[in-house]
Amino acid sequence: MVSNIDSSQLSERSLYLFKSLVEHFIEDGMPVGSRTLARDSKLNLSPATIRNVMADLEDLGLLDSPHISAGRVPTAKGYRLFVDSLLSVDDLNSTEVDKIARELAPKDDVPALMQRASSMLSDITRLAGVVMLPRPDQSRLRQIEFIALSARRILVILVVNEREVQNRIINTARDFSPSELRQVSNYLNEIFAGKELNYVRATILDELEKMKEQVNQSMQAAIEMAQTAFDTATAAEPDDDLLFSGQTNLMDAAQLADIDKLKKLFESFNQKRDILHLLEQAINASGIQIFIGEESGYAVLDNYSVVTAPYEVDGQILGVLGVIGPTRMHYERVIPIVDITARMLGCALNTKD
Amino acid sequence: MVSNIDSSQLSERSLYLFKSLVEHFIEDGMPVGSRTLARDSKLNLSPATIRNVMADLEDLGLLDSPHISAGRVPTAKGYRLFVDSLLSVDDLNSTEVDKIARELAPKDDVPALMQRASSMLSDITRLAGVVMLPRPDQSRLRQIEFIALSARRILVILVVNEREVQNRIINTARDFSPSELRQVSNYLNEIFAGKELNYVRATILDELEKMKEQVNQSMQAAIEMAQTAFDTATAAEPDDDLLFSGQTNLMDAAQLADIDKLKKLFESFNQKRDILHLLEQAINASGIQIFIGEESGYAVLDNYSVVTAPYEVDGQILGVLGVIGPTRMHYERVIPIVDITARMLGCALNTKD
DNA sequence: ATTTTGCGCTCCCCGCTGGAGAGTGCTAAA
DNA sequence: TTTAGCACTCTCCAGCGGGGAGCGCAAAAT
Repeated sequence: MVSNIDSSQLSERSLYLFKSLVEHFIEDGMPVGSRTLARDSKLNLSPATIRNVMADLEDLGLLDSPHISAGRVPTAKGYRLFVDSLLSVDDLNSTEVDKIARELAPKDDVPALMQRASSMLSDITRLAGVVMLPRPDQSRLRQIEFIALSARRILVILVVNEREVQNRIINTARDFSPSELRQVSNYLNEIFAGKELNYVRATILDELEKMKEQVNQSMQAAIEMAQTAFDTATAAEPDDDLLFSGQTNLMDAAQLADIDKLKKLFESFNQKRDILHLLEQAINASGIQIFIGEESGYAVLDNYSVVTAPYEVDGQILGVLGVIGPTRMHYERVIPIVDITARMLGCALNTKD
Repeated sequence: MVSNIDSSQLSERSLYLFKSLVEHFIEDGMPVGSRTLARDSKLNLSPATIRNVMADLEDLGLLDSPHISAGRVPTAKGYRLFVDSLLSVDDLNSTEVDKIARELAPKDDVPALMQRASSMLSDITRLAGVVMLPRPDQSRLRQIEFIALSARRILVILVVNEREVQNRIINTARDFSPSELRQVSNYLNEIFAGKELNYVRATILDELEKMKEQVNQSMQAAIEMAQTAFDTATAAEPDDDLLFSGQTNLMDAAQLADIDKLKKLFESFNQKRDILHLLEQAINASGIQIFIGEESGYAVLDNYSVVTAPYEVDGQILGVLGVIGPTRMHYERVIPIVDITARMLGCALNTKD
């Protein structure tokens, strides 16, 4: 990345004008000219003076003009300065806070809660919302159970993290009696309850080896069954970890030229890969994270910004949520909304009973 | 609906020309003029003659002209005639059949199978695919189990229709011992296994009344618990019954004017309501069903057509799948694809073990 | 030294024009 | 019944010109 601009490198006046320009552009999306800025800013300066300032700002890479006689537009670098040093964040409308709080009241269904969080984000911001589900490798096994469906088909149930349930059906090589199943599940629960899923998957082989020595021959098959059960059950569902909503909000301002970019963006939502990578970056840096336009490194996100915040329970980061919209978004509104939604989601997940 | 045209009402020549016109328009999306048609059709007719025919077809409401000197375009009524009487359906490319067969090989996870079917449809047709999941009221309960998570939280597991699993967590008023839970589930399995979920929900109250008389007092609370369990578990998840995919395919040809319509269409995909109603109509009429443009009765589907087919197991219709695209789609290709996908999905669901 | 004024210049946008092309409907002839 | 001829309509595009917004630069003003 090219060197970013520090606000101390610029005169107060330049910063003030730059801020007005960005705000103005965010408001109505048209390149802002010196005349407009002269009229709107409280400083009593002539357009010519402002032109000089703008020329300097353009030299610094903060502004750009679509063509020679067309006002200025902030660059990604410009937005970066704006967001980092000039932004005054809104206080949230209490109606909105209430709405979030109400929607994210703890209910018993974690996936639904996540879905609501995502819809919430997109509804309030009128942009696209995204929620990254808790990483499975941070999940702790709480309980494992087997249910015989028929002769050789067994339903495996994994309860993780208080409220989440996963099931898989596996086909087995031979029949198992209910008591055998109970024996296996008891044993697994005893040694693995409370452990992280990843740890379980990693060490289950060793543990099962030990077990084999202790038990009779007929159990050996059962043990192997349990192993495959666990393997398939913890093989992370790789495409079920991002929840989007409100994508259509992004179609509002789209012009014919944008539509192809928008299509690519939607496709990357479907494939999830790029967005997932981006959110994984965000998960480590705690606190609000803002990716502006091309600086995210993903071509599809050109002209789009992503505002994220991790959500946590007991200081433990579980995942990330955020909002995706045009670089020209109302950051001062979006940021606090993302922030508070993340915190409320954390609370909702925290409530134990 | 205005009276449809029967192919017998028209001369063979008119039909032939009409068919060429529609095919031509489907191919390149431009209004078709008399000259083009004269050149392309095998009949050696002058443009003037063809103009006369076209004027007649326009009077019948089969064609329309965007403006006075701009060739003709099929109306919804025109597509209807085309699809019903003139269409010669393609034989499917065997590579494609193979692909469908491979992707829809029976696996153990029903929701994933459905998802693949939907992706399949959109991939091959390059349009949007949709699959309606089996209606819960046609599901039969196979097995019900309870697992105690903690003192007052119980995980309810419902196995329905061979492979599907639903779980709910409920909070109870008092503690239950594992043996109590086992007793309740044994009883429920005994009387309800194999019954339709709807029937179960409807009669569970009566049955539980009877049960109360037979068992001791401490079980009564357990019974009530079971009842709420079943109530919440069978309360159909109303927004989890349609699977879309490939929506972005619809953005390909979209022009500036279309984009607003497209946004509305996408929104109706998200709300699911309208599409759901439409597919519910399709579920009764067995066989391929085609809704063309405005004739579906839903404003959002103006200029879009929906091609559906029900999928069934043992002659029992489980659900519907289909494709959504512009009225100007390659019906001769789409129809057999939808048809065969529905049949293969039926097969995949049929395989019991 | 900074700010302003003045001026020439660039570029977009909009409306107008005019010609080419595609297509139509109508009428009269084949 | 079909075709040829013809006048007409409408779109599309390119070219032109004026108005407007905006810029940069240089000289004047503060």
